[in-house]
Amino acid sequence: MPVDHTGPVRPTLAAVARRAGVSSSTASLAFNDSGPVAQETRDRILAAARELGYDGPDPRARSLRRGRSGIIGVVLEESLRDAFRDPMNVVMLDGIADVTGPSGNSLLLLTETAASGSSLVEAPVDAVVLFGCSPSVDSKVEIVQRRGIPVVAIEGRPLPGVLDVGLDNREATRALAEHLRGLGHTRVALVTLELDRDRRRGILTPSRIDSATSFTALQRVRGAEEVYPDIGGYATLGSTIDEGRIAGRALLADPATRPTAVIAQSDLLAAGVIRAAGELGLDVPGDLSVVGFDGVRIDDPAAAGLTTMVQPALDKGRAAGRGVLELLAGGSPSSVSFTSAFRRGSTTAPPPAV
Amino acid sequence: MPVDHTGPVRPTLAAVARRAGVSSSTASLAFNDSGPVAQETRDRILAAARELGYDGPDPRARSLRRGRSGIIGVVLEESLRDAFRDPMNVVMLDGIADVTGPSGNSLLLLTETAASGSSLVEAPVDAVVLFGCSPSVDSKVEIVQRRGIPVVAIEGRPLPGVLDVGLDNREATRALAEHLRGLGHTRVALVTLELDRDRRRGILTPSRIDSATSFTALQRVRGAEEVYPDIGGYATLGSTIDEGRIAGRALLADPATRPTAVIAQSDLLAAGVIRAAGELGLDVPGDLSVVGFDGVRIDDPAAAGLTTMVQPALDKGRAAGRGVLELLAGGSPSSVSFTSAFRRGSTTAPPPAV
DNA sequence: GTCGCGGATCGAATCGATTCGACAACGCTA
DNA sequence: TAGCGTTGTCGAATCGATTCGATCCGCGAC
Repeated sequence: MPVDHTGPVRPTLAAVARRAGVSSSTASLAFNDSGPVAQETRDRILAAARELGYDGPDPRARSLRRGRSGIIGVVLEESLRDAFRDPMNVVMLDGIADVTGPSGNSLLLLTETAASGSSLVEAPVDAVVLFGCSPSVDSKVEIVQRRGIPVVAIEGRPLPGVLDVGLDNREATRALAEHLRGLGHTRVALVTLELDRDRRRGILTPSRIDSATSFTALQRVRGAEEVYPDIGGYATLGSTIDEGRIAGRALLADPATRPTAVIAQSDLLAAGVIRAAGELGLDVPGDLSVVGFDGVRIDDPAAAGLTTMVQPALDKGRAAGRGVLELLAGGSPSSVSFTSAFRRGSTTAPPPAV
Repeated sequence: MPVDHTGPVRPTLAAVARRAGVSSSTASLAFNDSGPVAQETRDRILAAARELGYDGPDPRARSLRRGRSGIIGVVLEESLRDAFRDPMNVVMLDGIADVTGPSGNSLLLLTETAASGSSLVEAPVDAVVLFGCSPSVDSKVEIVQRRGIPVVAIEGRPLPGVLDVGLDNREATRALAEHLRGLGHTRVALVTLELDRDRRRGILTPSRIDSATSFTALQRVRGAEEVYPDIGGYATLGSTIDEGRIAGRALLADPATRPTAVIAQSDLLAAGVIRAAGELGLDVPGDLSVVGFDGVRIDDPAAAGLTTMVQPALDKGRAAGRGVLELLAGGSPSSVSFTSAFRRGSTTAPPPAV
């Protein structure tokens, strides 16, 4: 007989049933109140459970039998710290939880690092939501899909079989660019999100753009190019104020090549650019116009009145959540795409007189 | 024969074994590379798996058999949005992930709302980490513990059987108060975190304090009282800049009763108070000294040079993660307590001359 | 030549529930 | 009173793997 190291054995449903003098099938029915069970019997079973200290069926066994775990995986790109630094992600996550929470599902945080790469495959998830998917997930997605696990991607490259929750990134950026053109700007620079996994920071080159693997960032570049075909700029490593500041310093340092306007691909980046401008003694919008993207509330007065495209982050999250639920219910929802709204702030103005 | 609605059936380990001409036990060994398996056999099994499109064992079945799911539950107090608004939580979460990720565990987000209350009980978690536990979880914790699931609490009220990761909240606040006393302040007010679940915002009264159920907030109040026994103040609904601003407006509005210094229980609250002061035309630290708590980087220049107690948030998270792992390994780690470090910033000065 | 040992494999029990089909008891209608 | 639909309960199969003990085989040691 094996020695029990784990203290008193947790009672099982079978034990409860035995004590109540019923079969375990009946006990199961009582706990799930599915199927008809006489009130008296139910009471007896519940009493037996209380006496034995049984607190309901084991989730593991239940999920094996049912084929459902009640868990939805959320795949974030990076470390949690980076992911949560951007309010966008947090708000979208909240939107997902808004929808999936009440249905009794909870969210499992998965990151894309090598170590936990396996966890995406080994996690008992019923469905997966991808945040801005990068190429590295493609293969994993395939495996997950082959398992019959539904996949929803937020602003990912459209992939067969993946429900897409999209945004008018290209159009929206074009609108921003047109706003700047309308003001008279001709020397405009981009500050992009992370373009690829190679993780280099630096001046934006055509080849760099062509090799970009981040769908969202690329679409936003394309939108800007529709108005400013030869637009250059700076590629950052992600949506943070610090990255924006670094990019801003690089772009604004030399008065000779300095742009009169910057299109930042996120509000956080824009806030960073504005800081950099301030540090260099430049006035926004007097010397430099700056536009952002996202329309999130940033706790930084410098970015208070940012001209930006407001995207419905919460709704995007909710849509993703609804998509997951529909897919789990066996439906086949169609992809949705959201549109952003232009918000004129106080960070854009005509270029300075020469 | 039941009709299959789910398309091609996912192959099982048994199917793979059959195709490879081995028993399923051997196949299992091959996939877990536990036990001795001849190289040739292993290859044959893997080949069979590939042909059948088998991607490894089903996590649900595995976790039933093993009694482990590889999932650690993280219980946050509120909606995700609120929880992640405070950088402290994010950093601590990151610290946990730092430690638990490499061990192949992932984090399941659980909130305390009524709806998901059940999920804490129904989730297949191997362990649970509580963030600043409130009284409402006590009963749930009991159930979870009875299941033999280890519980780690970050700054919770010490509970039997719960591994505590604490902070010197009382001492640290006393240090801040002494700093203010040293500067000559006599009229000092508190701006507290959420004191209880009743969710009222308002002037701090002795009875309000006595009925507080938030352990951390209460300890910080006690620390301040050691220096200023009759200290009053304002109780907020949580650690946000907005709440701080509301509290600040309430405390600073009337010049007659205005304190010369405010002890805010978090940096976010402090930032809010500073904003409120600015809006009222008060100079910090000229007219008003403000101290915070946490020492997190806040993207708000107003709070840039905050005088505060810096707490090792990342280390706290890591300690919680390590605690979880040790408990899972059958060890019995002892509670840890971290200490905060005083950081003198530029938001404190002697009180204004009368 | 036999014994013993370690490597490779297999059979069968097990994890803890859910669920389908069968069945008994009961009240009701024709 | 025979037939029938309900209600309540049970037995047994099933979900898909892990793991313990047993078996078989080949090889080196004595």
